[in-house]
Amino acid sequence: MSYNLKIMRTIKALQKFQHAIVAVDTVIFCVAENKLKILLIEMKRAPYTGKWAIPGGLVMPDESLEESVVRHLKTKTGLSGFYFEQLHAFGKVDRDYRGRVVSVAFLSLLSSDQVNLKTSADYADIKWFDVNRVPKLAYDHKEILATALLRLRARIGHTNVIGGLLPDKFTLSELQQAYELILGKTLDKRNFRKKILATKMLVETKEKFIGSFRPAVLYKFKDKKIKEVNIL
Amino acid sequence: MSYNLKIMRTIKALQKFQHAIVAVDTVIFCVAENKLKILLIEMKRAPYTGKWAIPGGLVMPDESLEESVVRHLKTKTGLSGFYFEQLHAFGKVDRDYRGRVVSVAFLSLLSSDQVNLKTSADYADIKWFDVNRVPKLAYDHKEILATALLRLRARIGHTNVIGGLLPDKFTLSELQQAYELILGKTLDKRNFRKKILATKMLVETKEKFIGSFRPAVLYKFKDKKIKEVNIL
DNA sequence: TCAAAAGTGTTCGTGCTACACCCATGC
DNA sequence: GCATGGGTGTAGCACGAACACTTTTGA
Repeated sequence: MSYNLKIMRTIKALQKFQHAIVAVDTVIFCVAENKLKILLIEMKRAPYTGKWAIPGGLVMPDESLEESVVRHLKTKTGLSGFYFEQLHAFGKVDRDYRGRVVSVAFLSLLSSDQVNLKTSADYADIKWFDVNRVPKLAYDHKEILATALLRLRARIGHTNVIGGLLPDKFTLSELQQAYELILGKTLDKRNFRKKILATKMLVETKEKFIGSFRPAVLYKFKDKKIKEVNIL
Repeated sequence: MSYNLKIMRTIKALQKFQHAIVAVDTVIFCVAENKLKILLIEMKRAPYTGKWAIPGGLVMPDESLEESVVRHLKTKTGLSGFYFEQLHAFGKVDRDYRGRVVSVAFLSLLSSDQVNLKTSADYADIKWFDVNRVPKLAYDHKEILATALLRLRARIGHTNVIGGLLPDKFTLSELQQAYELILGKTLDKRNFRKKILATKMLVETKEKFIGSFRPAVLYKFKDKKIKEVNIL
């Protein structure tokens, strides 16, 4: 596979034309094992061999930014059908050693039941990391991750995006745990339940989650569409 | 001047390399004559002759996105020293007839005492338009403007960005008027003053604005830096 | 019967909304 | 002295924060 080589040749060629080209990168969050996690890939080719990075790639002329996100994630991670939204464009001159690439970063939320990673020949490895324990990242991906975390924290207070992190049906305790992991602080159970139910975003199902202890009512989101709601 | 011709040739050449290139566009708002206004330029060259557009241009490989914004606005409008922040990247495939260009849009606020427009040989005209009466716009600039307006409305409720729209010293009535123009609704004078003063963003100066009627206390922003504050 | 998580209300303080009149000045 | 915008306070209500015990189940 000479995909990376091809990219490097392309970028070199572009230098002649004196213009920046576009890539997309997607910060993918997931809640699992009581942790907020992010998906990273380990790169194979020089000059980034062994470095971890947020998955992404160059944008082709016949695809929109969103189509490019879908294509890269499908081919590099095997994932599809997830929610994502645009985060920010990163355009420092030296952010990629190989040439002038402006990256439009996206923020994506995945429920743990959607996780079904495929490995790719182009990458050494692909893994979930606790957001509090990420390895050294390539390019300016540390900055992108920091921006994504800030955005995520702000968004869950004003929209129903958090639905993307949960399975179809979930208990209020699971939902509260997701909020607590993202916000990095504990919330009062009674106040949380009052506020969440007051938003009318959720509907009670007839089912219950049967664990070792008292069964919990399962809820689902009334509407999968992302909308503005005052929550916290 | 063969600048546009050069761009078209560049874009054509880039098609061969199968990658998208980057531009920046800046939506510049200003309050004047009791209206919220936006700066537009009238284009000269085909295929957009006579169309109005948001000012911007391609990003060079040796400049960051922000540096590119500054350069384009300096050369195209003569403006400098203003506040701006990133808005959104627009990347539909057909947004520019000439080729595949992804535009990173910025939002800028200008105080009327900063306005000192220069005309440029590359453009037919440059003018301020009432945001409620903009002409047909080129590219996808109608969508960019709509996004900028939504963002502006959201931002003035949570940050002190509105300072960018006002002169150094201003009366509370001027500030309230700016809010009303942006939000498109009237606000209660007593409640507005209470809330604004409660944020501690402003400091009273010793000066007064002397008009035909009762003099008004002039205020200024305590801090020019943009920060998060709950306002409305 | 014990361990573990589910579920439930009230009090208090803060902040938002609605609303009307007097003040200082120039003409 | 009058026209014009500048400037001020209060009462009622809704919402957020703090806080502890009972219930249900499996082992």
